[in-house]
Amino acid sequence: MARPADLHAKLDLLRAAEEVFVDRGLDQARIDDITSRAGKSKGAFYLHFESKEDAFRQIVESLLARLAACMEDQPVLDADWLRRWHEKDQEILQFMWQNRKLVRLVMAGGKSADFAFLIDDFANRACKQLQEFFGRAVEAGLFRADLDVEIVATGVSGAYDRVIRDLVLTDARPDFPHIAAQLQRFVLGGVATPSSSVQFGSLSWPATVPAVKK
Amino acid sequence: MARPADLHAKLDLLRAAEEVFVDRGLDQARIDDITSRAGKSKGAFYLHFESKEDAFRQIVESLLARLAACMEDQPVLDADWLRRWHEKDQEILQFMWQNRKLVRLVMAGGKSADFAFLIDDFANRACKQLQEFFGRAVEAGLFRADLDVEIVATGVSGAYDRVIRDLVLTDARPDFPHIAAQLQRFVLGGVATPSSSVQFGSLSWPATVPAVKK
Amino acid sequence: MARPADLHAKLDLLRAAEEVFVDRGLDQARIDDITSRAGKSKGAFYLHFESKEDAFRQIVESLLARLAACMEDQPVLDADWLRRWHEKDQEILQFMWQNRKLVRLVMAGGKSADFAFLIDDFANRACKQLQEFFGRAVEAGLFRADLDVEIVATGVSGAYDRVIRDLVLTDARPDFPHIAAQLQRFVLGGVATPSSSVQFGSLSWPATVPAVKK
Amino acid sequence: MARPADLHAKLDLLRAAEEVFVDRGLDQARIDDITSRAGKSKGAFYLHFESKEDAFRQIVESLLARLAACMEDQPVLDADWLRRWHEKDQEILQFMWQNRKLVRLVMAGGKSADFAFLIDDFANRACKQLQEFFGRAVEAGLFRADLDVEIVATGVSGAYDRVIRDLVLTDARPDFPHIAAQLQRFVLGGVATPSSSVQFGSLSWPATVPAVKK
DNA sequence: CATGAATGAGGGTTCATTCAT
DNA sequence: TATGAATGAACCCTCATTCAT
Repeated sequence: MARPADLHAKLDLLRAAEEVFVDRGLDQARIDDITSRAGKSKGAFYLHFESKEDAFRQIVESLLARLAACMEDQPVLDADWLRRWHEKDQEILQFMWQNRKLVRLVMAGGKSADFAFLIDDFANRACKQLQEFFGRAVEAGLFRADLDVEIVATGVSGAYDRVIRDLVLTDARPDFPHIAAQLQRFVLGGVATPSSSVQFGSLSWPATVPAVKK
Repeated sequence: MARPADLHAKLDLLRAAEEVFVDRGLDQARIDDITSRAGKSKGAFYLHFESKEDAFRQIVESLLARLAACMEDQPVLDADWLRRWHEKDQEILQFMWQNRKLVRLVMAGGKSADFAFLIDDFANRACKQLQEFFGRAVEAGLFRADLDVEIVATGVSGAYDRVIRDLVLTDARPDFPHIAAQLQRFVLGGVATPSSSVQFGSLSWPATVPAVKK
Repeated sequence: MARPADLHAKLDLLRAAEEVFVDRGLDQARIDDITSRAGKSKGAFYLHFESKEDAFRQIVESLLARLAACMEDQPVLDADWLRRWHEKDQEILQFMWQNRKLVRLVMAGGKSADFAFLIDDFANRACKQLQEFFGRAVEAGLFRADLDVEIVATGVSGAYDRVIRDLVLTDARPDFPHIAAQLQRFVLGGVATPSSSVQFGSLSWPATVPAVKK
Repeated sequence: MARPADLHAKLDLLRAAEEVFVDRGLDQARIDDITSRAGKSKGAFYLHFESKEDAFRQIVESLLARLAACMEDQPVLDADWLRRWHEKDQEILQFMWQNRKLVRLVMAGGKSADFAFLIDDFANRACKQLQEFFGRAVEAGLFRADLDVEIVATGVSGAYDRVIRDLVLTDARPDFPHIAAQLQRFVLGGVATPSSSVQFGSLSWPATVPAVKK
């Protein structure tokens, strides 16, 4: 038999590559950094990957695939939808935090020019999914009829995005239920007190606010 | 004494550098690309900039300075605060859109490993400012007392961030007042209909939602 | 003004490249060998050539162009053709010897797999030209009617080829008129004495020679 | 004891190596190409050969040994020499054509810098043998006394060389007796018609042709 | 003997920066 | 000040060879 394949080799290299990519970005990462960190030879790298970009792609696609699996099922607006939304959010936040190094990397688009589309594509798909859901919620009378679904769904996905960006920066386990609840409540009811809300509404706001002219 | 020829050369180079950086990112941008686009020599580039990174820094700092000027004054919670918030938002959206190429670049962290901190720093400062404002609004009884200011302000800044990221992708002039109004109303009152909101509230939601255990 | 182009740079590099290619062949030649021999930097090489292969091509094409110029005019079968053939041969032999290093290189096909076609193509063209000339000489009754022009012209071009291969190996100036005369006489009249020739002919040779069976 | 499995493996590798060397030349041939074509492992290759060059040497030496065996016996100038020459030539042409792939390879010097000497050495030895024979033929009065044996023997070996180079390019079985006869007749009697030959001779040609001065 | 994963030196090429004019 | 040819360090990738099984 041949020298047996080091079954850990590819995993070691992926782990090391992930770290180096996170530290330095795709362009600035050197194969030498990766292989020496993995305790492997340069040749070993090319045994498992076509190129530096290939390694990066494999890492990112793996993350996005797992993430998509986490997010794929369309929410249903049944009686229990709020609770399930809440739980789903917790799951997603938890997944992100557990993969925080990688998520940081991907959220930065690999810190390279050619891979920003990865996160953009993903964010766009997530946003589209949210818009679709918002549309159904408006039709069901659950969400305001005057909602510009495109803008607000974009805003909501941005809110999640930013909170997650913060989340993945800390190594201390965050309070997922609390964060999910705050986000959910914020998205549903906004920041204002109910009385203020009512008041703002009665002012037929913001229709009377004149536009700033260019 | 400023020499006009000089300034013109530097401006040409800055403009060209901005374009190339936007197209290719910091790491992938070549000095040759910049100088040939500017119709200048490579020597000229190094007369005005210490290095490629220096040129990038100057470009970004200039944008952030102008942006900070746009955002610096602390909002006051007087009778007219909603209208002024609305107008300020329109100004910011407009500024971002007018500088959309550059904003795209900076929001991508220069597409390099070493400059992501620029946008992160800026986002953090903006977020801190927002948190501070939210705190005051809670104290004033305008915003809900149960708001976790840190989380929600982060979410709100993320919402703006994402909407702006979308904004700067289009060359067609967006409807700033509409976008600003939608955002403001969303942030203040959320997405749910008032009746739903009340209903959700009466369920003492989401306090009773059990946390997802890891 | 810019630092002025070193007008000798490309020539120095070509000369050095020629030497290194001759010594080591295309594949084994290292850019470092070439540039250090030329007293130039590696970058200088890529200032003048696309790649190692490009430099090789330029060197070879230059030689072949000059050689083709030497051989291009079709010989005319007038009263003086023998003398002009003789003189032309001397010129060609001389040209080859003067460029002996390069000719050695090209005759070895660059000692690489991908450029053998260069010399093959050239040899084929030369051979075709010779066949055409032989055909006319046969029609004019100057050459034997039983000549298989294709085979014999190939043989003749091979004879010249080999003599030239020998020629370019020596640094001592060869006796061109003598060599040209010997070749010409050999080609015209062969090696046998006239009396033998007649004798061979009378034996209706070689028609009666039985073929070796496979 | 020879182990059949072994010998088979080595033969497979030699065959594959021959093919790869023919296709790509020594430098560009990859051990992987050879072993995968042979259906063997890389390790197996190094069980049988010291190095890539060693394999190449073995292949070439085997061919040259067989070829030398074909050419070794000195021709005797007895009454039947012409017929034996003719037959010998047919044998050689046939051998070359049957080993045409390998012959192509060797004639290209392995398409590498370091093995051109192989074919050169062989050609030189063949040429020396021919010169020696020509010398004897001149002494015997069969060949012209004014023959510069060194030059003309070189030319003749070149003629054979080139014809053989053409021969090994075709996969259609050539007409060996015809080719051998054409070559022999050309070498003995040249290309010119007997009448022309006599005429050229009476002009005391080419002694009166003036040399081209450098 | 056979395997083929692992090794790592080697070299072609790029491009930020320098500097002679 | 302006130019752009020249520089050479840096780095990705290849592939001949080794060796653990």
